[in-house]
Amino acid sequence: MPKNCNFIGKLREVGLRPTKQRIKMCEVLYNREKTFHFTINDLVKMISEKMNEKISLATVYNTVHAFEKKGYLKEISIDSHKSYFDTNTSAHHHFFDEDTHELIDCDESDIDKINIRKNITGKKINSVEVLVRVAGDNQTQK
Amino acid sequence: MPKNCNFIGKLREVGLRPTKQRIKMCEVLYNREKTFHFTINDLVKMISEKMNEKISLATVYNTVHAFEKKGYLKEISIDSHKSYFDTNTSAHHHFFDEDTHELIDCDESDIDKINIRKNITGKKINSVEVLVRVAGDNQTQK
DNA sequence: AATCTACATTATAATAATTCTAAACTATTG
DNA sequence: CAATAGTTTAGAATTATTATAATGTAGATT
Ligand SMILES: [Mn+2]
Ligand SMILES: [Mn+2]
Ligand SMILES: [Zn+2]
Ligand SMILES: [Zn+2]
Repeated sequence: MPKNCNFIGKLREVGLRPTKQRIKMCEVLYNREKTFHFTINDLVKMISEKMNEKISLATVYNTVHAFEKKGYLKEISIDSHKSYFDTNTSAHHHFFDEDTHELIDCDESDIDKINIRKNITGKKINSVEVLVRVAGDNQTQK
Repeated sequence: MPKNCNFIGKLREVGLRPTKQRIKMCEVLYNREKTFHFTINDLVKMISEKMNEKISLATVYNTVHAFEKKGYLKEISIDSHKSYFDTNTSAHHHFFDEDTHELIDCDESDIDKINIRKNITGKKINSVEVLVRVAGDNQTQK
């Protein structure tokens, strides 16, 4: 979703009612220069900082998953102990900083196109994603 | 760990006491032709099937993480809702079947070497892993 | 072989993340 | 505006995992 777009329209487009809470969440998620990565907890914090009214935790979960299902958010698996979401829903690779637990997007140009030779009968490829784990030279390397 | 190896020795090598439970878990995990992928739940089931005595759930968690820390198991993140472990601890890529929720190992030859152009200051690359999600042509594609 | 002791195991309780429930509320439609 | 279907909410329930503290045991010491 582009910045400052018509959130009400975008929600209607995919059959979601443009409720107060959903519009607020759109603003928090998409009204910014760059896409970003977050956990549900991050998001709850961000919402309560930017708002006077609160959105209940259950609604945040529901809405994040509703947005995910409609293709407005993407879930990223890195750490089995944490769920990350990404407002950048296009296919892209990631660096994961094991010191700070931060996700960093790769550009097109950062990693050459992956060439897959194997083919699994009856199955088609839905996505190909690379995760590059990095850490400081001195630090633990897990 | 190779099949039918000296588990007691292997445990001692890394400073783990060769207790009854750990030896049993080694047998369940490593006495087989091929490496495999499992969840804690799978493993608990496998153990109780192959045994008369039970190993408590807490011990299974503790031991899996102890083995992971010592490099005898690897944790794989695919699905934020499930933790998978791998008895193949070498660097390798995976296919993930979204229909059956099965992990499939890639051979060296299945995916060309990944060339990473970006470099993050002060950080070094710990691992580079590719996950290819596949699903049946007809099925849901997430 | 009996005893010792550090470490491991265990059952259980605790915590954390997420989902369910069912009642109250609200956006849309007519 | 009233009817309706969809949505929000607090709190309970569920699930996965970790912490705790009493008990057990491997390996060392006598
Ligand atoms: Mn999800
Ligand atoms: Mn782990
Ligand atoms: Zn991203
Ligand atoms: Zn594997």
